[in-house]
Amino acid sequence: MALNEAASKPIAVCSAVDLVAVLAAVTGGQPRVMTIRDGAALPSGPFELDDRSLQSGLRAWVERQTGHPLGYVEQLYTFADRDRAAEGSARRVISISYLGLTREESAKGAGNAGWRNWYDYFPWEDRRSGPPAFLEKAIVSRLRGWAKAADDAAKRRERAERLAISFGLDDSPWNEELILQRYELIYEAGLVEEAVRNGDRDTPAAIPGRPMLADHRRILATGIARLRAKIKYRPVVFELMPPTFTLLQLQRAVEALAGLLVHKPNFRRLIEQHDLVEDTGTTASDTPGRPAKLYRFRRAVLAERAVAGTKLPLTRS
Amino acid sequence: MALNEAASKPIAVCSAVDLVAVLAAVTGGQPRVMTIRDGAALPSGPFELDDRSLQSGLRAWVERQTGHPLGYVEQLYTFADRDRAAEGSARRVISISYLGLTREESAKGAGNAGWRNWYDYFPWEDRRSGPPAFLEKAIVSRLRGWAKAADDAAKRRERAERLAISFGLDDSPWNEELILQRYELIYEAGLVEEAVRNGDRDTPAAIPGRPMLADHRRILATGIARLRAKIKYRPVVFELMPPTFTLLQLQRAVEALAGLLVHKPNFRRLIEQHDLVEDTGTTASDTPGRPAKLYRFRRAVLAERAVAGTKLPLTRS
DNA sequence: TGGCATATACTCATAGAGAGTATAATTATG
DNA sequence: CATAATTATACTCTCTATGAGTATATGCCA
Repeated sequence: MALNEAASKPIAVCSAVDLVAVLAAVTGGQPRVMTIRDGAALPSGPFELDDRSLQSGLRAWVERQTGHPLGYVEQLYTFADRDRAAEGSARRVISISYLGLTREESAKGAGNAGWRNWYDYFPWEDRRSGPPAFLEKAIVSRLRGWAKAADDAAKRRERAERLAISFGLDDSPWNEELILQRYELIYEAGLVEEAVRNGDRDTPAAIPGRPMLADHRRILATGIARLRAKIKYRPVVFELMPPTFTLLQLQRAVEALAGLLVHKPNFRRLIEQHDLVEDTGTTASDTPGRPAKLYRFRRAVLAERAVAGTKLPLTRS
Repeated sequence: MALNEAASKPIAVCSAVDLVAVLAAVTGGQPRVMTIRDGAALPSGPFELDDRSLQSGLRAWVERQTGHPLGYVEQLYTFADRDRAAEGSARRVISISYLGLTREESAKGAGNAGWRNWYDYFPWEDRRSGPPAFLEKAIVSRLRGWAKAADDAAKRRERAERLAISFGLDDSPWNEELILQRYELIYEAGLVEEAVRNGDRDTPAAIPGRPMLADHRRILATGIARLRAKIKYRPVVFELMPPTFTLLQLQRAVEALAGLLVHKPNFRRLIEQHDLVEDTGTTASDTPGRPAKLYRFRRAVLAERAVAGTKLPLTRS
């Protein structure tokens, strides 16, 4: 790495650049992600020089694939660590990843492309019916062992602390946004197949959760983390909803993304007091129980409230 | 862009990859950014294949340059739009940008590298003494003209709305985080030298604010925006502070970053009730007025509160 | 000694979030 | 047909955080 002032024009060092998409949807109260290769990889491909921009190319591709406009795209992260490169490749690949939100509906999933429940890859992240039964035995206890196995005391303490914070042990609360930290911990401890295949150690029994090729599962974790954070301060859930929906459907979508249950009365109050939706006048008929009003997203809020608000105690005038 | 499932190993399409750093500090109540080429560019250089990771290389480089550990590094964005490429180059360059926080102190700024007040590049972003005098005449009125000059009515409305939101006109409040949107607007309107040089139109008098080479000013705006957002929910200001400081110095640093004044009593209450600092027992002597207590950052908060909190109305148990 | 400048400590009102309860309108079931 | 089950919707109560402003302490300097 140079970063020196002499060379402003980059020397012709050349890297392969790969685009990777985390494409999310919610269907039937379950979070879904678009995959290829029978669920073993995220959609990806080489970055070609004739695209106008990274985003526009991704958008076009997704719209072709799903037959549906891609409501929201944002760049996630650019990965280039050599120690996480695709299996055995000497060459370094730079992966620029994107998060896209859409609806599953008309998914024409050509070939073996298709939507998967993303908790297939991270079963421990779904706590809608409480912490999964296998969590303590299959994951936490083994991570505790890994933490204790560190060389020196300082490292042991550090690992134990990371473990407690990531998984909400001791007094820490569970924080659904820390999905990437949890995955990294499990990876470092050598408990996922990806780490094993990369030769970090002999094969211990991998923990529950489907692996992916290369570092795609890490990229997926990054995307889920971003989405879980974003639903809290930006009205992005609506990109995943059908044109009209009931408040319970909306709540179920949020719960699917967060992997947690929310308090119904307070959730409704939140939605209403922020004026995020408007009544359509119709009611849903095919649901059990009392029929619910159908709402639609008030798209005007996107313009009105360009971004959340301040947390700084500003002065007037 | 392919993203197709057949090609998972990227074809050997090759791009030049460039690293760019937005390195920030606060000195004497002013926000500073590390530059090279007499302030015309951000530190940058080709990405070399032997770095262990992008971040580690950046970190090493900065520590060599400033003689100071780099407290905080995060990836900003990866730029690759062809229409913003370096002047006249046919070749596409991918720029991976990073935000780093440090202290200016022992800046050994070799050669013509050095720290600059970042408001040299964005004078309209400093509102600590109110909106700058030139804002209305040199910027806003010209942007209004640009908005009115659009082809069709829809586009005119859209431009007027973007203008109002970005610059806090009409009823919108000023939002200091929208620095990138403001720069993009000015750029699109052809009012910055960078846009002029790229040949968008004949040279109108550029507005106040120093230009930079290529798209470095855009990258700087991205960095400032990220920092302005982050100080609100993460204790990152402290990376910019000396080991001990008074609460007023801390406040001045926040104000320098945000370009806005904060309410002193409430600011202190915020810091105290979040337990962000601890008393050192000493007081500052060289300041005017009543001597203030010196505090230090309670680094433990980094571990305790890994991340802010929830905005979702969760259910118990 | 009397400003002047800063530090530090309170007060008061209000908005928002957490938690829980009560009632209404359907369909399914015995 | 009555009743249970299920979902919808409307309130209540409490507490904390935030916005805004005021009052008092402690130094230096002319």
